[in-house]
Amino acid sequence: MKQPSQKDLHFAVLATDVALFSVRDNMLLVRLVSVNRPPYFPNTQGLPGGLIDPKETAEEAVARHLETKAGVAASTLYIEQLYTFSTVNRDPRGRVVAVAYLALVPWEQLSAKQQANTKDAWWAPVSEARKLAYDHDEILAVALARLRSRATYTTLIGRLMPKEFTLTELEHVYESVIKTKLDKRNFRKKILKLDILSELPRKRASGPHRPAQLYRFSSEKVRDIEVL
Amino acid sequence: MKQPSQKDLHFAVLATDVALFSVRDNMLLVRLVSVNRPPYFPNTQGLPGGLIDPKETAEEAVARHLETKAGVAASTLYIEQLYTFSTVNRDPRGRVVAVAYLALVPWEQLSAKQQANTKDAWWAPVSEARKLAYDHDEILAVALARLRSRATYTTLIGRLMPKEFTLTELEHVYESVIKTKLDKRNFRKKILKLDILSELPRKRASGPHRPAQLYRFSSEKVRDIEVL
DNA sequence: CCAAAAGTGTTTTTCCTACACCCATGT
DNA sequence: ACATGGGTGTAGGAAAAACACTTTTGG
Repeated sequence: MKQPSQKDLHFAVLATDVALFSVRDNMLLVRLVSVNRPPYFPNTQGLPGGLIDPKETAEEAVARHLETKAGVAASTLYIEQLYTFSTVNRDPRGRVVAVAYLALVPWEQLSAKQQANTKDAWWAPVSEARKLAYDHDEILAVALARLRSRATYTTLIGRLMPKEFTLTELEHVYESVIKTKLDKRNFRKKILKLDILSELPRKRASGPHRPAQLYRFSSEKVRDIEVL
Repeated sequence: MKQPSQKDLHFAVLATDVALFSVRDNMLLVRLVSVNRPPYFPNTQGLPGGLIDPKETAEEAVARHLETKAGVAASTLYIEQLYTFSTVNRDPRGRVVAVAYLALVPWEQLSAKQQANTKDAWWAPVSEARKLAYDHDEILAVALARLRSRATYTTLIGRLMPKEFTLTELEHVYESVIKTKLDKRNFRKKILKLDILSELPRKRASGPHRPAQLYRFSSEKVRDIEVL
């Protein structure tokens, strides 16, 4: 581990960490990577991330590290800045300030390879993502709080949905994000009144029951409109 | 201007900038400081700020710079992180990443010296704070948007109020922050129902009219409760 | 014909909005 | 007595919450 030189006095190592979420089978998942940095963090797990280069913005660094470490193409993602963590000893090896990001991706938009779990990167239910390296437990907690909060007053949830979905599927994703059971009739009335969905000219049959009407979000934009 | 060395490859200069607001005479004010950095920013103005030292958090740096450059004691302030600005060329002299903060202080809690305007630091109505150095116009715009947004669904406004105030004063501060005229009767009903104020056992007489009941915020904490 | 999820309406209660006059005081 | 800001109530409309049965399909 290197000693700080005089030159470093006003410099710090700048990094990004990303809480990347997706939803599969009504379960909220977060992308984790293996971390093996003895002696402090041998053989453990953490959020994907890495250093910010001098010639790139924090956003560009996030995209780069997601592609190389988490195996996810940034172009399909929604990314927003979360919080900057600057506690002096958050990395025991030296001063590292992390600009953390919240990212979302629809499960169906991931390739089979991206959906798969390897020993280097995998999807974990958020309820099981604990004991992370560095201060990643805290970063994840902040990311979850932000996701849950913004899901209630923006159209952020749209970035977790596939292109086409049923109202029941949308309701389930809401329920898994905000951890609350919703009333089917009231949910449908509210979400349709918001005028953010478009009815598609087809239905999906998926079992021994009535086929469900398909919808899509009218806009890709995340709007700040009261929901729920 | 210095050339980047190999050593700097993963390092950046880290700084903080602060949008510090207060309210005087129902006018929202922001603290500005003089900036004189030729050739890019000769004889202009900007938000207070400065570098983050390797041994301090961003929050500690904010407090330090507010005291030395803006002449305001950090202990009386409310400070929350706003956003991190990492555009590569936001400072033409070199790579500087800024962790920006939003800060609030009740006007009455400032000393006469802190209230005073000098050539180095002064209070300006937000409507007149334009043409700032660096990307401080953008930082100020983000800070104002955040302040206005959070004022509507948190008790943030409490950090702009003196210890004791009348409901009319509180209403005026709301109006100056969100730039909207409110209905006196509805405002009083709503704010009292929220149960965040405590009625004090005294009134304030201030002219040829009925004295006004004094209140205080029951808690110093900024809570996330629907208001307005 | 049975099981399973899709889809639909009404009533009750709560909250929001609009709006105008009397009260207590200082001069 | 008058001018000034402090203080109060109600009615109508909109939105939220609670709640159960019918429809369409596959097997």
